[in-house]
This record gives sequence, structure tokens and C-alpha cells, in this order.
Amino acid sequence: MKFRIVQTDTGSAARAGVVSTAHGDIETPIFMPVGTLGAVKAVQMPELKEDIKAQIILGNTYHLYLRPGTEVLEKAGGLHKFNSFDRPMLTDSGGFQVFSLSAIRKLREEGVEFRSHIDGSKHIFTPERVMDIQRSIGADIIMAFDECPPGTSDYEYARKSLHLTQRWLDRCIERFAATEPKYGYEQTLFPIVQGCVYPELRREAAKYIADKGADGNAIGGLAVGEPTEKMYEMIEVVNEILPQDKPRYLMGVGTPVNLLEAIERGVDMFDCVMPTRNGRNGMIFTKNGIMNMRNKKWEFDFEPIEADGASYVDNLYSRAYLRHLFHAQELLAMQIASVHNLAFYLWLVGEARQHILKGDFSSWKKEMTTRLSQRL
RNA sequence: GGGUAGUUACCAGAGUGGCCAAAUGGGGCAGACUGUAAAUCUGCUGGCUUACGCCUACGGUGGUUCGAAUCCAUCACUACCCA
Repeated sequence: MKFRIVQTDTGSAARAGVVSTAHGDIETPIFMPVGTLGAVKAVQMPELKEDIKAQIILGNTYHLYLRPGTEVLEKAGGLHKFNSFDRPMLTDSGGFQVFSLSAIRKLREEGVEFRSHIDGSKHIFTPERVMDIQRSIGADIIMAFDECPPGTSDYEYARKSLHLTQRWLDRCIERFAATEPKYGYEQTLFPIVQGCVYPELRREAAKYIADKGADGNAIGGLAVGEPTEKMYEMIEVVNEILPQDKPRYLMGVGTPVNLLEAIERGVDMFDCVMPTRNGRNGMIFTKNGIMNMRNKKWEFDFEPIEADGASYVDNLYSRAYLRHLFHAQELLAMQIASVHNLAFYLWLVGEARQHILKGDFSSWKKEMTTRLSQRL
């Protein structure tokens, strides 16, 4: 994997670049739709590629390991062949499940013991095992196995957790180096910065990772319960240390405004379930703010979903119709909302890139932030 | 024409003397959701009121009772069965 910076913003840490992988290039800043189980929920691949213009999507190690399992993925020839997405892919390691499934897992030095959320069966995830599984899945970018501690963790827990994540990182790197890709194309391992909301821990983590010389680096453990301002502060602290010439991936973030704030602070890559999950739950993101499509106010609003929206669904369907579909619990409602929201997210990062190239990112961002913060 | 069962909030439907402005489900109205255990979850849903509380309400009317959605009488209506 290679990263080339095309333009650095003059007034901020924002930059426009290109990540090159075996499955093609990614223009940054980029948003990556989340397809945990190998599918971006409610979205067909042609829509994802042609309409949403997704350049890279995510998969999840824990979930894909449980279903369909590595045997199916290997026999399919990897996840790209299995799900028919021939562009770059990234898999998360299961580190987030250490957080989100904390009730059904046990954390140990060796790794994490999960009780399957599907059938309760026991599964041990060690850093080595997670590397092996991600080799079987075959994503272009794979993530180190980390512990994602809650945003409310105290300093002592955060410190211990970080050091565990660092030991696990070394084991990930070792295993990764000792194994070969299974499908004939290169895979790249991203380490993950942790440290909760403690600047000194974040600095330590960033230095530790910078020394590893990875082709890309991730910032994890944010947007997990800490105040948003703390998140921005941590991004700044970390990005002062992470290599300038390598892509920076802010994991699991976030709202449209979060994206712009992070881009301004030098982040290149994002993923988040928000456009898809919130979309399925009736929320539409637009450049003029959010809309709850279930609200009565749209009942007789026959205007397009978003007149100058980025997706074909925006002018094809009216707000009243989409509201009707949500009330009637039609599957189409979730499909329309997901396609719209993802197209909007991809439009937003694409615009950010254009304004970085043009040199007016800061003024554009300021105006957009105001518009995005509205509730329609 | 005869018989039986019933009539409760937007709908369905519990409740058969005080703990009832009245379970539960649906619907409705809002809110939440950030590396997806999520097509999920939470709150509200007679009126006035910040609240206490007051008022109006369980088909109509009249009654019994300290007290009635609940008991009695009567009227109206509905469903089913028999002719």
C-alpha cells in the first residue's frame, strides 16, 4: 500500500491524498461505509459503487469469523470474491467488539474469550488468531487487535489497557510478518492508538506506533462515551506525533461535523455506522442538517428528499413518500435512507477534498459546520 | 318473532364495589443511535397544571352505596344462534 499527499491545506492540518492498494486507489479524505458481515446493510453493490461512489468498505473480523466462517471465505477466494465488491476493503479486528460486547467476553493477557452472541459458544481471539483470520478474509487493510476501552475509563485502567494493546500490537506485527497473503495480493496492517482521554497516554501511544513504521495508522477508542471536545483534543495530540506521510484513520467516527473537524486536524480516513444505522432508524443527513423522516411535519411535503442531493434517490422520491415508507415499515425506506446517507457522506468528504485542493477548506468548513448542525 | 353474549381511551382488549384516568398490544407523537448483538431502543399518548391537584370519562337515563367501569332497573345499539 502506498500513500501520496496531493495537497496540504495552508490554514490547517487537512490534506488531500491518494491511498493505493491492490484493488485500486482511494482519494482521501475518505469515508468508508461499514459492511460488518460483508454487506453494507440495505445497500446493493451496484448502488454502493455507482451511486454512493464508495471507494472502500469495511468488514469485521469477529462477525465474519462467526458467520460465514473462514472456511467459506477461503473457498470463496476471499471476501472480495465472496461479496462481489472489487474495490479496496478494510477489516476491523474485533477490538471494537471487546468494547461493544463487553458483557459476553473475558479479557486476558493472551487475548479475549468471546461467548458468541449468536449461540453462546466460546471463541478465543488472540492477536495471532486475529491476524490469521484477517489473512483468510483478505482485506487490503487489516487492523491490529486492540482493546477499545470505554471513554469513561479512569487513568489507571486506560494506562493498563494501552499497555496491553501495545503488547498485542507487537504480537500482531510479528504474526503478520510471519504469514503470507492467501490470495496473491498485498495486505497492510494498521496499528491503533489508544489512551482514552489522557493526553500523555495518547502521546505515548502515538510515539510507540510511529516507531513501528506502519504504512498507515489508526486512532481508536474515541466516540465511545467521552465528550466531543475531548475527542477533538485527542485527535490533535495524536496527529502531532503520527507520521505526516502516512494515512491516518479515525475509527468509528462519526457525525458529518465530526468528520470535518477531524479532517481539519489531519485525519484521512473514517468509518461509522451512523449513516446506515441511523438511516434505517429514520434519520436523514443533508447538507442543511438532519431530518427525522418519521416526523409528522413531512406528511404532506412532496418536495424531493434533498433537491440537490448526491444520490439518485434524492429526486426520485419525496419526503412524504419516504415518511410513508417508514411508517409502513417498508424495507424500501431503509434502502432509500441508507443510499441517501452514504451518498451524502461520500459527497461530504469529496467536497472536503476539493476545497483542500482549492485552498479554501477552512472557510468552506466553517460554513458547512453551521449548516450541518441544523435540525430540519 | 325468540334466545344468548356484549357495548371500556384512536383501534383491539383486560378489568366485575375503593389500590382505576383504567393492564396489555397496536396505532399515534417525540427522542436516542459514532471501528453494527440495532429494520433497534427509550419516553409520552383524556383536559387544565411545573407540581400538588382539580375536572371530564368505561353506550344513554335513573337508582343502590360512605364509595360504581364494576351491583340493580330501563332504554338504545351490536354480534351470533334458533324460527
